[in-house]
Amino acid sequence: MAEGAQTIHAELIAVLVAVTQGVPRVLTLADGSALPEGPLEPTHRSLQSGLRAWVEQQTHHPLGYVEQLYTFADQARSAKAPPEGRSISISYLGLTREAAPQGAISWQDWYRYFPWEDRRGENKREPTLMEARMREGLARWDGGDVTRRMRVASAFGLDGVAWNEELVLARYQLLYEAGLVHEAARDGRAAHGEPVPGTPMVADHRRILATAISRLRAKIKYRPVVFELLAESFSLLDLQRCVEALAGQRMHKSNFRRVMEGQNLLEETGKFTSGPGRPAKLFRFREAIRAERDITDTRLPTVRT
Amino acid sequence: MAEGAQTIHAELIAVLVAVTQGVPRVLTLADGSALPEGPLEPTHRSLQSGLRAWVEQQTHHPLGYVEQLYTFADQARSAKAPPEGRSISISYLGLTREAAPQGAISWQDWYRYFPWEDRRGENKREPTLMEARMREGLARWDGGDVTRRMRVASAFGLDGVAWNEELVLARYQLLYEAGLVHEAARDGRAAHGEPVPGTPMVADHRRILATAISRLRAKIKYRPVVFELLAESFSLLDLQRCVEALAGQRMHKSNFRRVMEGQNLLEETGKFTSGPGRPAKLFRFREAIRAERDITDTRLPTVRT
DNA sequence: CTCCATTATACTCAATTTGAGTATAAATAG
DNA sequence: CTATTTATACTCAAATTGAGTATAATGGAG
Repeated sequence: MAEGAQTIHAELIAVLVAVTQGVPRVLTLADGSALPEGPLEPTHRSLQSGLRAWVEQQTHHPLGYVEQLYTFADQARSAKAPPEGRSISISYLGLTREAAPQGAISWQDWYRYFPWEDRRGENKREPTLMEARMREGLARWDGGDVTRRMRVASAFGLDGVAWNEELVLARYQLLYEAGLVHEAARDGRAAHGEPVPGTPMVADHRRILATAISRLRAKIKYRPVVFELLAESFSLLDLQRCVEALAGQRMHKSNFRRVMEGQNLLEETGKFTSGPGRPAKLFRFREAIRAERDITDTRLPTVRT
Repeated sequence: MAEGAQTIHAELIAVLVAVTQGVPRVLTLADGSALPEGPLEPTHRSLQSGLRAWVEQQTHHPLGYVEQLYTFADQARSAKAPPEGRSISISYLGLTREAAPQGAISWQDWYRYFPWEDRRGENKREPTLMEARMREGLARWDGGDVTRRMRVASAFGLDGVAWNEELVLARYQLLYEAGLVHEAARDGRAAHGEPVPGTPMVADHRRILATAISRLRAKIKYRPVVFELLAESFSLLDLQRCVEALAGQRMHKSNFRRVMEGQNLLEETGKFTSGPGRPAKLFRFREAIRAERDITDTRLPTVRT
C-alpha cells in the first residue's frame, strides 16, 4: 500500500439461492462442480448492477435480494490471472425463486456439498453414521491437543456445547484443515482419515458457498429476507419449512407462529390453502417491509419441535 | 459478465478504530478529511495481510482484529482510475489501540463526523437542538410522503419506533438523500435545509465510516471483539465505558455486570484498580476466546441506565 | 479519626420472552 | 361417519430482562 498501479483482473462470483419444496438449492455450472462466475464488464455501472444484469439474463428471473459476500485476492487464486498481475474475486449472495435453468447451469441441493449441515431428519440425537465418521476423523486430527479439541467442540457442538447452525464456514474450514474434504487432498494437505461425504467443487468455490450459507443463516434471524425465496402468498407452514430448509433444523410449530404473527411483517390475503387437512390462511409479506428490508428487524424462534 | 479482461486499479481503504478514555476514534489523514488508503501492492500475499502490513508500518502498533467491510466499484469512484479502466476500492475495519500517530495521520473522535450518533449525554429525552434541526430538515424532505416518513421514523426512532444504534449507515444515507450533509451539496443534490452539524469527508469516505460503525456496533453484540480495544487488564466499568462509547448509548450498570460475568469470557487477574472509590477487580479476556473469536458468542445487555 | 463523596458489588422483584406441551377446529379420504 | 391430517388456540413453567435498592470498600477533607 504505497505507490504504483498494476494490472488486475476482476471477477464476480455469484451464490444464487432458491428454496423449492423444502430443498435449498444453489445455481451451479451444469455438472454442479462450480459456481457461476465471469469477468466484470466495463459497461456495468456498479458491481451490484453488473451482477443483477448478468443473473437476470441467465435465469430469466428477477433477482430479489443481493448482498456482497467477500472479496478475495490471494495470490493462490491468480492461476487464471494475467502473468504479472493478480486476480480479484468479488462474491455475492443472491436470493431468488427457482426457474428452469438456461444453458449450462443447474440447480443443486446445497446439502449435497454439506451433508452434515442438514439436521432436520434427526430425532433422538443418535449421531448419524456420517457424523460418527466425521468425529473420528476430527479426533484423529486434534490428537489430544486442547486448543484443537475445543475448536472442534464449539464448531460441531460437542462436549456439551450447543450446535450453532451459523458456523457453516468454521466447520468447513476445520474439515479442510483436518484434510477431511476432497479439496484438502487436491491442495496437497495431509489427511486424517477418509474424506467426509459431500461433493467437492472447483478452486475455493465450496468455501464461498459455505460463507454464503453462514451469512444467510445468520441474516434470516434479524432481517426479513426469507420472503424473497417464497411465492407471493404462502401459509405459515410454507414459511416455516423454508426457514427450516435454510437453517437445517426443525422448529417448534406453535412458537414459530407466535413469533411470526407478533411482528407485523405479514398480512392475510383472505385466501386459504386446499389439500389434505384443515385449510391454512395464506399470507403475504407487507409491501412496506420489502422497501425497508435493511432497517426492519425480524426475529426467529430457535430450534426443534 | 461474459468475456474479456480490462485494466483495473485496486485500492485498500482502512477504517481503524481505537477507544481512548471513552472516545471512539478513527485514524484519518492529518486534517481529518479522509481515511487512509493506498494501492494494493503486488508483494502482498492477500488483501488482509497487505492491509495489516501497511497499518503496522504506519502506526507502529499491532492490528488486533481485521474484517473486510465492502468492495466498491461504481464508476463514480473512478475519477483517479486509468482512463479506460475502472477503480475498485476494498474497505476494511480494523480494531487497535491508539498510538502516537506517525507522519500525516491523526486520530479523530468519530462523533465529529456523526454528532447525532452520540446519545450518551441525553437524560430526559428532550431532543437536542441539533436533533430538532435535523428532524425539521427531514420533515421538509418527506413532505408528507408516507413511505419517506416511515423510513425516517424507523431510522431515527421517531413516531414510537425505538432508536436502533446499528442504523448508522441508514441514517447517513437518509440525510444524504435529503441533502442535509455537506457531501450532498458537493455532489449536486437538492438541499432541504441547512446542513446538519458534522464534518464532511472526501469522496464517499464518510459513508464508508458509517458502514464501519454500523458493522462494529452490530458485531460487539454477538462476537467478543471489544477486547481488542482495551488494555490488557481492565475493570468492568472500563469495559462498559468502551462498549458505551461504541454504541453511543449508556447502559444499566448492574445488568451489564450480570451479563458479562455470566459468560465465561473474562478471568480475574487478582489485581485491583486504585483511585477514588472502592477498588474494582481487574479482569482480562480469557486467551482461548481470542483464538475462537469467530465462533464464540457474546451477549450484551440493551441500553440505558 | 470520622464523615463524606465515590465507586464497586450484591441482591431483589416484576414483566416479558422462551421452550415445550395440550386441546380444539376444519378439512379430505375411505 | 370415522380416521387421518393439518391448522390454530391456549397453557404453564423456566429463563431472561429491565429497573431498582442495599451494602461494601476506598481516599480525602475536616
